[in-house]
Amino acid sequence: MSAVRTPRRPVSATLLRGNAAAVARRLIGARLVHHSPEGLTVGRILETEAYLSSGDPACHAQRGPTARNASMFLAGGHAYVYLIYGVHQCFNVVTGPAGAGEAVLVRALEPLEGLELMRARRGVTRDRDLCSGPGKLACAMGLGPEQDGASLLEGALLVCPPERHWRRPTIDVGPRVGIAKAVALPLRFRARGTPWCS
DNA sequence: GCAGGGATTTTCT
DNA sequence: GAAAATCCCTGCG
Repeated sequence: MSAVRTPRRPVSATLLRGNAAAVARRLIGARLVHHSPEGLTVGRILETEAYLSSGDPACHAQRGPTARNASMFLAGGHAYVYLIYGVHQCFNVVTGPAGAGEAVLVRALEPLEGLELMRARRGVTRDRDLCSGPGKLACAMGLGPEQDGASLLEGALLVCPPERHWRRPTIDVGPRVGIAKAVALPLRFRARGTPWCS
């Protein structure tokens, strides 16, 4: 095993800004880095879902800003973290532009660094269960209300490019999960052939 | 291994 | 009052 190097440089702002479906596809392979007070955790994004600002009744922004979804209307490159079912946190990458209300839900990560901290936060036995779902990865990465509205291009929480040697997998496209409206839209993106997805 | 239900906040009807 | 971008535990095969 070669030593793991913690990524330091975030992706360019343009990668996180634009049509949410395009950003959702581009995010596959990128690394999510969180320097929390408890320690460092890093995970590779392997599954995403796009939520569009128009023509998408499943999108939280569809009915305008509220106290909960306010950060979804920030410019691309910010985090939108919200509580679902009164229990779990869901982490999104806002894709902007400011005022649009468009974002990408991150659904699964491959744990790369800080696995001991992730296990402690999650309390599970199998590493496959650490980040294989939106609520799971938010817990493992220590993401909550404090990260809602935070920049992903500077600070403690960063989206960084894949390693140069990382080989891009085939990306499967399909319907989104857990929604009742606009179920058929092909806005879910998944890396093929990994054990880390939901 | 799989189906069923509970937890608990925000929002809308 | 009910559903929601979910997860986990229980009971049963």
